[in-house]
Amino acid sequence: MPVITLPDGKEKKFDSSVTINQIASEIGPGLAKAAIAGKVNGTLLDTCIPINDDAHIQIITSKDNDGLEIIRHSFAHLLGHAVKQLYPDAKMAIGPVIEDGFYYDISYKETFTPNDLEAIEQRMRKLINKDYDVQVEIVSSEKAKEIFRERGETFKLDIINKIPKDEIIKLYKHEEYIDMCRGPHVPNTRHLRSFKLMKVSGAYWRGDSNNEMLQRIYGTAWISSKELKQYLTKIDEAEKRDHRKLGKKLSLFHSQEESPGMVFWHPKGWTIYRILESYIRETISKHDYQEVKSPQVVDRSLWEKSGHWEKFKEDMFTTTSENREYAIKPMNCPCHIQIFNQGLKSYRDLPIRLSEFGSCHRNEPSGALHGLMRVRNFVQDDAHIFCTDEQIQEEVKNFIDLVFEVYKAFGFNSIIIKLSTRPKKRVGSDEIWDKSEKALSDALESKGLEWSLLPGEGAFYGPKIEFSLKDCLNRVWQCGTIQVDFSMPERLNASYIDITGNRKTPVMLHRAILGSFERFIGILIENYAGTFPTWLSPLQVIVMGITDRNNDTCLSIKNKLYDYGYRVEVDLRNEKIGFKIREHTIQRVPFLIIIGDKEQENNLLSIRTREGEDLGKMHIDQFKSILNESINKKGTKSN
RNA sequence: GCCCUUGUAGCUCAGCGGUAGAGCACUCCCUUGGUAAGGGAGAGGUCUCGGGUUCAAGUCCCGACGAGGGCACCA
Repeated sequence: MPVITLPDGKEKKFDSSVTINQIASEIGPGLAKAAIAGKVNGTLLDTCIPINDDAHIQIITSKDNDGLEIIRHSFAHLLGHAVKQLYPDAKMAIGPVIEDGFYYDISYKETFTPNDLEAIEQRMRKLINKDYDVQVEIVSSEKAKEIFRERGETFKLDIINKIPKDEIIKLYKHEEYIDMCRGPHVPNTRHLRSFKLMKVSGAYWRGDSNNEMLQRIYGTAWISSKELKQYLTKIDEAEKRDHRKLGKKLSLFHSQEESPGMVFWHPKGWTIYRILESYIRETISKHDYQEVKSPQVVDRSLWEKSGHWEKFKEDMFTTTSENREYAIKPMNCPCHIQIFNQGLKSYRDLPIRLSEFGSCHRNEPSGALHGLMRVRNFVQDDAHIFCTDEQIQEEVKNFIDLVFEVYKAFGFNSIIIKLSTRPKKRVGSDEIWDKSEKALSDALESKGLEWSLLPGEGAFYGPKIEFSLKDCLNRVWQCGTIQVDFSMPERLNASYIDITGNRKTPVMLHRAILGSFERFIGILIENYAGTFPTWLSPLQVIVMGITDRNNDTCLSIKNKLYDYGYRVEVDLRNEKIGFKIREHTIQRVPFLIIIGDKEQENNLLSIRTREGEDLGKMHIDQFKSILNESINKKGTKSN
């Protein structure tokens, strides 16, 4: 005699066990039709499974987030149904939900081509249109094994073997196709409508590179065709913003075969880089950092002492000379400790904050390289803070302020913060972990920030905070980090004299705001879609003449603006003004100055923006103030 | 590193067994034109590299290297 309580508090009594489907029907036929699953005392359940006891329930439809997840999950099964009809020998591995859709890992003797994808998608649509019911069956693990053994589904057997023996197993039957899942799933394929298969790629079984490589078919799925369309539009938009394409179009940088994973910066790209670097230099200098520069090539022995050699020797570039082996530095921290170690330090000297824009090389696996986002040679806005245990919290608080200040300058206001705590394999006593984790979380709390915990995700040498920003397409990029390290200073013999006159090992905080300049510029290119705010624009002003009678005036205006410190060029080519405007607009130059006879006579400038707005004629001083305003607001809003 | 795809003029791409193509960019000439492409002519390619098949190879096969999409990795 279950009593069912609905979300609005209403209670319904039933004589015997009841299903979500029946409850929904009682409420209304529309709801029964829309019901995808139920939430029973907070747990998702299929619509057809009987509920025997009193429960709080909620009917899940496609309007709920859970509903969309279930739909996506069921799409994976539907994909399985179609694949097995078309390729009976295929073996199905796993088919989970991911952001925006789903995938299925499949083992098959031949590789799936785009034509195969097309065929599978067609078959899926055909199956959807049958509006068939999805049947759920609960079986013992023995029974499930029998069924999958019969069907040659070796991966499913492998999965069952990893599940505790006494646990029951749910089978979902899509007509003749059987899949296994915790569920729930949609009760009928009519709930599956808007989807698209996106791509095939390789993926290791169980994510282990020692295992067989399977074929992974990715799909995206939404509750309506409108949302599907929006998603596909967003992907197109992201593609248009691809920093590699824009980098070429705007002539910012390139890379070539002879130097894979390394960047050839062109004048315009390097201008942006230099602006970023000097901005960071200036900003952190105000926060009492001291800049240093350490060697590029350092003897193997130092990397052995720091522990990096053992763990990362394959990933370092090395070089030899006169029987000595060197590593090209993959990071700056061991070198910074060498600088710290010069001369005896007192507790009165701490904290010491050493920053470096040090060029680092890491021999990343070839498959990992990606434009500016993942390179083999990069420069971090790196710094190491040497301090006492007691100073950690204060340093972290200051760093948080710094991070927010910097991100704001680029217009990034949505920051995601995560605290990663002690992993299983670690160094240092529990006491010191307690202390530093608390220092980090207290710092976050005292700032009144929202943050989430990633238990066990810290580095082996200490806990860390990671700062991710959201770009204008809502994509998340992890950039900033501050990490507590109580291992390396000891390994490399760093010490200071404490108040009692004894030697103590300082704590070292590794921290970066942008991460690497390369990657951050990549992010900026995509975020701004190449339209850099004026303070970052490689070229801020272009002066264009209408006829060559105006050339001298153009040059003198250009020289004036140059002397004022703006980045300005002149375009005196024998082209019509429309042509020049078009070119410089496409090149995203913020301000276009047009000089014809009228301007020349009246000593005025005609100003047009890259957005196509005509600011009219004005004196150079008035233009200066417009330009200054645009520059000073940095990235808070473009132009 | 692994799987798939891919590599043709400076750029974007077509050509897919029979003497290398287009648009834009570039050079020269005409044009001096007022807010997103004025006109004409010309130059430009050992078709990534190395093997093989064939009378004949950008075109088919094998390998190397690079790039793209995933996976794995990311101090």
